[in-house]
Amino acid sequence: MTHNRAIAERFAQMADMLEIKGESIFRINAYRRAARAVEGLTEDVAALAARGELTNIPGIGKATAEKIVEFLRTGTMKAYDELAATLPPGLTTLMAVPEVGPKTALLLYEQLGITSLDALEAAAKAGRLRDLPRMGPKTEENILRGIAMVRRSAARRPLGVALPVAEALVATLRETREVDAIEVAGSLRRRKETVGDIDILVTSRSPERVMEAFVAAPPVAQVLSHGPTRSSVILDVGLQADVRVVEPASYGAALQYFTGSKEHNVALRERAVRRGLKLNEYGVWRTKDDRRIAGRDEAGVYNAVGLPWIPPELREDAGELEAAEAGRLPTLVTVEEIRGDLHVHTTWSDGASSAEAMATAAKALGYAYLCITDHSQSLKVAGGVSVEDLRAHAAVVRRLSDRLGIEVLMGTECDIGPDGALDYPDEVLDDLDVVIASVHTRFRMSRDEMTRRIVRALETGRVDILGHPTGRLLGARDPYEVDIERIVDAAARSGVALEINASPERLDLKDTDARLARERGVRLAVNTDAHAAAELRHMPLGISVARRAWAEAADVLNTLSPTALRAHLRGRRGARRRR
DNA sequence: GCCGTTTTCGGCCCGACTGTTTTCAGTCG
Repeated sequence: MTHNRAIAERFAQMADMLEIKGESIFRINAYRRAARAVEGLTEDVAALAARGELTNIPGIGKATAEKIVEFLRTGTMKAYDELAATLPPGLTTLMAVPEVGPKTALLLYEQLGITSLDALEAAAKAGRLRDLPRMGPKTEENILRGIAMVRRSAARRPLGVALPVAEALVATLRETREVDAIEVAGSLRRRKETVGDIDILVTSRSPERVMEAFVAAPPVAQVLSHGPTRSSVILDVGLQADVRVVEPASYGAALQYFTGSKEHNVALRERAVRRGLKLNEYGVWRTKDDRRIAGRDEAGVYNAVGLPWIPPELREDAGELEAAEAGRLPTLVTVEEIRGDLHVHTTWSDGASSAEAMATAAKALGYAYLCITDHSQSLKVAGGVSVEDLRAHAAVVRRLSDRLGIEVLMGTECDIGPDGALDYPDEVLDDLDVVIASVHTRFRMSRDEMTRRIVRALETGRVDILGHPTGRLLGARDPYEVDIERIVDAAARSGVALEINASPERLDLKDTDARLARERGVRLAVNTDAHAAAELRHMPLGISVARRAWAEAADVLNTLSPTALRAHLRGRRGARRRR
């Protein structure tokens, strides 16, 4: 997938540059669409190019396909370079500031020679923007605020931070009793791994009351706008939150509209137009007589354009409309279908709760099983367990099952050494129910070395699950360099499940990689990696990722019943012994 | 620049808000 990003980035940049130059909006949108198409691919664009299938990708035509081929062959894109040469470098970065679009960016450059955020900030602070046409003190202030927001790490927050904040806000609003229907919309409803703001949609007979309750809610740090049907605030965690009140007759259409994604909505509206319909946030209308035929509920909106309701997690214009049309939408896995957690830590390594406390908490969640997987011997910083202690713990664990009425399995989160070797002898691993293998050291290997290291571990035949496969920490540590396609293929060959680690800091694998794995027949395991009993509750975050990867229950290892899971694990060990 | 069961030419999603105007351009979602 190495080229996809670079090519998508160039197309997106070209769109911005063409927009500044006042090109046709349709040509600009074509580049934007091409950028998204390449970015959203689940395989390396080079493979598609080699098969001559580039123009099969919706949004890629003759011209963009040629540019892709050129880039793959030469590492450059002449059209991009020539276009960039006609504009001062840095100009497109101004467009990242809210309220600065192509027209304003060009104006800022032509009138004041501004091509960087720093220069823009200096000019705004000096009051030099207000004299430009169509600008005043208000705009200047907004631009300064916008620059601050851009600098605040693009202001996106991990799903695990935003979701509880949004849920608390919804609970607060519900208490006003003026609220009829209320739901979170936006990227949060689609469960994207990070969200830029919180969108909440409400129907109410007294909208003003709802708005007053909203702007006065405890987590509100600053009120940006406060109108009768719409208000925006900044919350103490730095996230923006918007609440909109709509008529009940439009609630479904508004929910659909504000859930997005933008790309999904554009595709859906194009579909509506082809059917002689018009779709907006108020409903679905027949073009010929302007009569509304749907809008009250979301399913009705989709039905009106001839589709079944599409789960929010799939709404990325990544094939879901075609699948819906063909009646092949997946039945997405739900958290209720999860029968147990296969990756948790205890006080035996770096966890905060005992094995018994973890098992008790797992039982309270309704799980049928829990697997204890403390760190292996060489990971001293996390209290790695010696072989001797591991055997003693196993004996304790086996007695827990009978006593607590939940099946407690014994496993390990076994370190993968720099050379790909596992951190316990084979016979020790063979005595465990579940072996998770993970990388915790030496992150900065070359891409090829890291890939071979992990593939080698998978090929030992003693690994059941590859833990947090890319090692990323959301907003804190980038994934290590690794060729995820080769890992997926190795996992497919050796029957290893790839983990979706539900820890709010990780969400690793990410959605698109998990989808790739699933499409190649690799099973996913959704685990919390809980280091305390309360963290077992992170499971829904991991399920969100699985759903965004189009996973059904059958794709997820820990939806298996205890019997089926045991049979699966025994089968793997049996195959090994027969070799 | 892309695309096609109305089309290989002529379309391409749509409305609200803001700040600046004095009727609307620009931006956003």
